[in-house]
Amino acid sequence: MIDILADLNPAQREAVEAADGPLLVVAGAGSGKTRVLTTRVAWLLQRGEVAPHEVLAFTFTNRAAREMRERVAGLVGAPAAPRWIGTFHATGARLLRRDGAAIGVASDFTIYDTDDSLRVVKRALERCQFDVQTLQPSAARVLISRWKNEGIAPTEAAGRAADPRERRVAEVFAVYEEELRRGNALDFDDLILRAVQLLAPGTAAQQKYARRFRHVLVDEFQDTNRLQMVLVKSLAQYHDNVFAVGDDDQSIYGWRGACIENMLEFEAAFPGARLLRLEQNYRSTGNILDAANAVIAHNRRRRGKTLWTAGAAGDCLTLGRVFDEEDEASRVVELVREELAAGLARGDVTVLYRTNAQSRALEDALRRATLPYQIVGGTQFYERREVRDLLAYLKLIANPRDGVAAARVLNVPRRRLGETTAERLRELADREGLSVGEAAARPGLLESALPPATARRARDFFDQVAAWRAAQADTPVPALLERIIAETGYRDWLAADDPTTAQARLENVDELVAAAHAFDEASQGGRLGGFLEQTALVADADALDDDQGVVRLMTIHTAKGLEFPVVVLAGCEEGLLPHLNALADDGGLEEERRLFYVALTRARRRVHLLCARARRRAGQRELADPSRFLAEIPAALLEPRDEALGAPSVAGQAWPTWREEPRRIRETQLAPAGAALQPGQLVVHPTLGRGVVARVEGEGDDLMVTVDFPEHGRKHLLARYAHLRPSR
DNA sequence: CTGGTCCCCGTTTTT
DNA sequence: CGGGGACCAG
Repeated sequence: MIDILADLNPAQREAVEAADGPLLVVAGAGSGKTRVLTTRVAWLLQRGEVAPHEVLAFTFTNRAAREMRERVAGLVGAPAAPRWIGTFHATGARLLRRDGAAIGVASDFTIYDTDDSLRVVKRALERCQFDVQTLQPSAARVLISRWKNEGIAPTEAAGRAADPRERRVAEVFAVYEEELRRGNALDFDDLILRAVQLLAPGTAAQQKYARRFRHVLVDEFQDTNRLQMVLVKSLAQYHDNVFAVGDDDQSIYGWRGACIENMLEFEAAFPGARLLRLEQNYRSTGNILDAANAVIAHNRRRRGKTLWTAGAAGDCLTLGRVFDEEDEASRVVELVREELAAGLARGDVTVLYRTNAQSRALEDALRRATLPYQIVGGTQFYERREVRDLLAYLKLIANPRDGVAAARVLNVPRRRLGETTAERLRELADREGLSVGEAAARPGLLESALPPATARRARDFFDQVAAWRAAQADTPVPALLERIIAETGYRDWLAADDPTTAQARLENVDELVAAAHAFDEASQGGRLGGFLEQTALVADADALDDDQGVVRLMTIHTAKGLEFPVVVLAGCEEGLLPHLNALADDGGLEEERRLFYVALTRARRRVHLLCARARRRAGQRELADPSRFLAEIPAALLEPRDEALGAPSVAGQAWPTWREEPRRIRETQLAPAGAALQPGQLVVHPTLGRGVVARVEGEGDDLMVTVDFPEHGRKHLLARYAHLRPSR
């Protein structure tokens, strides 16, 4: 038997060997959190007092679940590894498939993702006859989701509504729930909410599972929400063995309902709970840690801890100020080349950013430089139209009541069953209190509601689906998928529909077929339901290529839990990081700061920070100030050092001068938004050309400049938008 | 019912 | 700049 405790430090060891009872491990970034968690599981099993099926572990992503499963298997052997390791959503789905009948959830329910759910909201809005213009479907969906996460039922929602708009959403909520029920579907929130209902105190299911799971472990505890906490409590009700690991400084999912109080008030939730801290960091250099510590110290709502390392201080963090996002992208290419020259591999460099939209400029530059790269996450594979179409066919086969799937493929490929027909079918179904699929299955019903020729086409469609359904039991998933593609002529349709995108879309179809084959092999002939479950709950971030050969690009959110030798953090600007939309409340700012902290602490050896003076947003070029977080990094840790950042400069003040020799900046340098502008000054405007400043009025954002252009006459320009540069 | 055009929208992060 | 929806003509 291997000594699983051999390489642990005292704090880690204490956590692993902790006695029964609730325990919160506050584990800083890079402190060996995953290691502690996996070793704890192995230790429990190795002592022989706990059987594999008595252990339940929650992770944040499927990737983390897989990793944990593999690592535990490595320690105790595959047969002895627990099977109940998964995300909250996957575990909720699993519990509901098994025992959902007790609360009226059929075992073959469909999972609606955010997009499906939005379609149902739109439909509900229509049924309530609310104007989509005044009540945005997406806003309604967010509110409904929030209510569900607070455990508020549709009947209670009206009472909770803060204004008339919310009262209308409450009405939509009720219809939405009815649509889900009729479609035999659960949305993401339901996977937790219904599991909580299933395991309510005193129920048979709670007796069963809370007794069985003698140990409940939770990873990334700082990002659990209220409902997930309730689920954990239900499951731990009997044995009271909750082993939670998290880092309040890395809580970055508040917008999704993550409740940092779960962590800050752990002892109140679990009386008698113990608390342990892991503060020794094994990942990053001293300088990176010092920078991260200094930044995060500005947050108020935290438990407080300080990471340290026994390792070397390492290199300074670098800061590059660039002209715009294109310049930034070229600088990223240069940085990659420099790292390659320093002996690192392409796969050692990861570029992080705040928003997915930032990836475009970076991709363009990397492609031009012929540097292979991979986007992790982003527009996800399973969100592509063609993939969703084909999955909708499979979903409709697995669950005839799935209304979203039926609506999606009714006329894809085109079979002359357009919106009018779809609407008639929905009306018919509503009248009968059935789903569209059920209504179509009733003899003669289609024919009663549609013109004869249309009814015939609709009948053909539903017959075709029924035939696939009949074949499903003894057709492997990949064969079924191929059959659908062939019999619908899907590939031809794709090619004809839009030749410019055909190739990429066909490749996606192939990739989906490949995924079906992979599933078939991995599950040894698994059922359709299993494949759909996987596609519904597996995110692209889970499919992080272990291929070390390419530069990787991802959002900071996606990077959570990962580590890389070199991190390039792009877009360190006010308005972007911290993001403008997050600044409304100060909790938002703290979460943005945690994002910055997460980004820094992903790096093992080096961090390169980039910030642009101007950035295109919604097609408009806008000036940007350096992120305030940059100024929170001690200057001694930054290279170059004389780039005094101070407080973000206000438009109208001089831009700081930079030692760094700008490459394109010199030619295209923005006018110091005002400072250098004075009557008589020669300036150049991007489109108006050369001119002479006649007058300067106002200040800050309102700084107005009057310029005489020889060819265009006198113009009044707002300095912050005019992009004037001084001319010699 | 389809295919085209136009316009408007908004662009944070994801299980 | 980009996609998605609304609107209109065949």
